[in-house]
Amino acid sequence: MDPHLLRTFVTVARLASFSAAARALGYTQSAVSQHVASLELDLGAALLSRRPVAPTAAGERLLEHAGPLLLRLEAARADVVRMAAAPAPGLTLAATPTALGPAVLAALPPNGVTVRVLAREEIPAAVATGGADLGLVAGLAAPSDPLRLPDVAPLTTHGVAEEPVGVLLPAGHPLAGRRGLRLGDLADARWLEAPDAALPLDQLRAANGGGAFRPALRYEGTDLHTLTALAAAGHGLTLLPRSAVGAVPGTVAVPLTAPRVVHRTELLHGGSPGAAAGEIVRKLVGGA
Amino acid sequence: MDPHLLRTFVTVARLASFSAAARALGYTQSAVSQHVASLELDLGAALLSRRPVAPTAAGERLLEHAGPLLLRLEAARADVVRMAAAPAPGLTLAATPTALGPAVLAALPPNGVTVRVLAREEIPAAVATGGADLGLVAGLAAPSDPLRLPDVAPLTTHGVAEEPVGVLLPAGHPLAGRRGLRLGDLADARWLEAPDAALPLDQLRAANGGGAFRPALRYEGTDLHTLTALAAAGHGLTLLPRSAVGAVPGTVAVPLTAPRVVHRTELLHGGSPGAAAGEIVRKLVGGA
DNA sequence: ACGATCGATAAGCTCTGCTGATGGCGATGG
DNA sequence: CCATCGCCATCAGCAGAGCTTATCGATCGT
Repeated sequence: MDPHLLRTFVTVARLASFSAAARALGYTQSAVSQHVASLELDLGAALLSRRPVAPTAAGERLLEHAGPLLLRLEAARADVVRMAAAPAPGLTLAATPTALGPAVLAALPPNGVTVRVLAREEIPAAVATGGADLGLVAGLAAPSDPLRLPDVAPLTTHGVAEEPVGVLLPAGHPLAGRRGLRLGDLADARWLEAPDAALPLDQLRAANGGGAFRPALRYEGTDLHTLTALAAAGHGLTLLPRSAVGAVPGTVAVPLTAPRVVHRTELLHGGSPGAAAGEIVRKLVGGA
Repeated sequence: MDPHLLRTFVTVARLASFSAAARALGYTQSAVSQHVASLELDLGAALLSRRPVAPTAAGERLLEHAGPLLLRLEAARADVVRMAAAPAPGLTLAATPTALGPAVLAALPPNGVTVRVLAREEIPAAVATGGADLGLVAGLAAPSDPLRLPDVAPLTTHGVAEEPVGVLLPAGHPLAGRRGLRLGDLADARWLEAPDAALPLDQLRAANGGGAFRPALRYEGTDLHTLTALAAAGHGLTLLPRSAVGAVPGTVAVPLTAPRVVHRTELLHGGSPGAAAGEIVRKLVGGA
């Protein structure tokens, strides 16, 4: 189970071709063929069906393992190398769009910071591999409960903010006049599916304990402004933290009253944040 | 970052000796020395201080990564190999002691089952590496909340049982007459620290939001009978599911009224449970 | 002060793991 | 229906990775 073999295996599976994988990895086709053969011999099972090239059941299973495994390996490597190398000058922060609330923005130093907006699942990977010094992930959770994050490496997490959530409705919506809304009442409404910008709909289903939450329009960007514009235009509802739905023209934000969930933001960092990163951690987390 | 090198590195660090690690791994001392040197060259940092042999800061960090990494690798390997190999006849179940509640016991087939009681953290590893077909982990959680388990591999979890928890008190205890108890009122009592048999005390601290929960006696076994005997003898309190504290002579079980937590049992299994395992999963999980 | 032990280093050998060439097989097109 | 092309498997050959044996300097205990 040499990681090299694993890497060529996943490349072959992804490209569905031995030759293409060889080109991509800088090997000859022969070497790739031997890699896969050696893996199959080692595991005692066929991993790929040839002609056309497609993973077998065992191969599919190995693929599920291989991704996280290689990611963790890279993370471990990057983490240790980073300790030894000279600390890079700037400070990079990876965050989901709604994680950049007022509390976070106030804690940032005046200069030298790079902010990188990424999809939810990419944040732990970025922090673990050193692509970012700090990560900020937002999600829906019961009050004071931690978020569930994939653990690619031993990272430290701290809750930094909890905000009530509101439903963003176009101004003319029948429910726009309400004082509060229950999530269950909205299960059959049309929703915006914006997994990288807002909260993914399956988090809503989980919080509500089921429900349809039909996606009416899928938005794959990370831009909140576009998302609110889509909501204003009536393409669907979306759930956002209160601080983000303050004054969006053409919309009304109605607080969510049930279930009792909050928009929780968590800060994550590796074992030894640099000086600048440590400063921010202290500011955001407080005395903890 | 060859896993072999990683393995020798952790062995050297564990044994604090190059020569001893060489003996343990079946290499010569020279080979071990070269392994470590090659790792250090690759990562560009000293990992071990020699004479005496102890990990450096970077080495400590690498050690944190190495354990889960090697475990995951072994899990991946075992998982794929298992798919190909002939299914073993029996069925092995790994469980924490309190996870074997009445609901679980009723679902077991009459014969061919091996039950193995393990510490909490070992269960996911056992299931992932094929040491067990199914795992049962019990822990404290808010009602209907999932437990937090370490993810060594892509495993599937299902909640199978939730029970109220009770505090086990010796018969003569001042609080033994109460109808219910609040966890906060017991923070300063003497507790049994039995991480492998009952719930670890830090879970109590987490559930209570702090508190001392001083360990008076530490019990490292997994035997519930011994644990209840210790509790009866007044060596400390312990928290157990109601079904486990029914009629322990010399003790009184008082329900816990606050915070609202339950003793939750979760079933976990790999991607493709065998026929017998699948049967149990269906019985325990129901229609889900 | 001396012997024992430990880790680093050098030299040599073996076998892994790569390349380049060739062959079988299936798909495509005239 | 056959020629051609592209794909993957296999073979032979070679460079180097990786192990062992041998030896040295340093450290510790007696």
